Amino acid sequence: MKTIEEFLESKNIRVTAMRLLIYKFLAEKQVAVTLSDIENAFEKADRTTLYRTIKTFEEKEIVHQIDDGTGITKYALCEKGCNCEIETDLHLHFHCNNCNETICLTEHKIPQIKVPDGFVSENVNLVVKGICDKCSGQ
Amino acid sequence: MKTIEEFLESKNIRVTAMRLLIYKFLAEKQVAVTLSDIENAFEKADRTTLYRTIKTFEEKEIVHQIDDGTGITKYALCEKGCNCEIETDLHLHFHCNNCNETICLTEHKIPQIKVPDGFVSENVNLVVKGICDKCSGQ
DNA sequence: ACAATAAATGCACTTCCATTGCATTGGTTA
DNA sequence: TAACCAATGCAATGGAAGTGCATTTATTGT
Repeated sequence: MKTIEEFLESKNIRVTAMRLLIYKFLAEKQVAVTLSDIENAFEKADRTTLYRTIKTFEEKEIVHQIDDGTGITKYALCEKGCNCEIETDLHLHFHCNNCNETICLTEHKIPQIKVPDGFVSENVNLVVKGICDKCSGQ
Repeated sequence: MKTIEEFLESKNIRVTAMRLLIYKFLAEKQVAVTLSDIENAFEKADRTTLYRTIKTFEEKEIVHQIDDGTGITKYALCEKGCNCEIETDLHLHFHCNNCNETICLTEHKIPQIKVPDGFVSENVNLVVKGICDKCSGQ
């Protein structure tokens, strides 16, 4: 079990207080978060720093971006089973129309999609919308 | 073969010069277009009019919205086989990373997606990214 | 045909998110 | 300790989406 510091270093990300905090914040969350979510959680920090931190995490492939159709980009830590680098191996995302949260269904792989002749599929983005387990369980 | 005027009227859309032009523009295009695309095509018209025309078309279900992950909403005419009202019967969209165009693969239905227990799927958005037929055929 | 009414259009403005330039701070290394 | 580079903070910009209101255009009833 690596420490977060060691993990970040192994990904060539310089360890700073801010980055540790943001990483922990993402790790605690079970859902994908927006920049504003992070902003609200760290009111003392500057928007830009949070923005660039997330971008750094994205480049170093420890965070992936999710476009769930709400128009606002969301982010989530890549977890075991999330091979974002391997574009053909993307999992799907679920967006709850009730609580408005978006979660990664890491274990649910996207089925092979057939495209017409001449088309080359490099990457698939699949967002299922509906009611999540918490909201439907009421 | 109905005229466009008759078609619009049958959908309870009042026929105006602007709407006819925009409809024709969409019909000519084989790809999904952004608001800016329309704006560029009709520089004399006001942005708001174009915006609201598209929204009207959307409400009356002759146009559907596509979120292809570029962050910019695109629109396309609903064609034969496009039953946008029936949410479970959505076709998929293909976004070309080369020419940056998004096209509707109307005949390609989205496969049934399994979601975990407790989750209720209401709607599925699937965008495949890659290289389109025109670009790969070089 | 004309007045009354309703819808469509145009203009101005606002909001929200994403992004960038530049100055400053802070940590690393020679 | 000086020099350097990365990280942070501040300010500002840009683009797209959306809204309020005045004006024009079309429709309806008399």
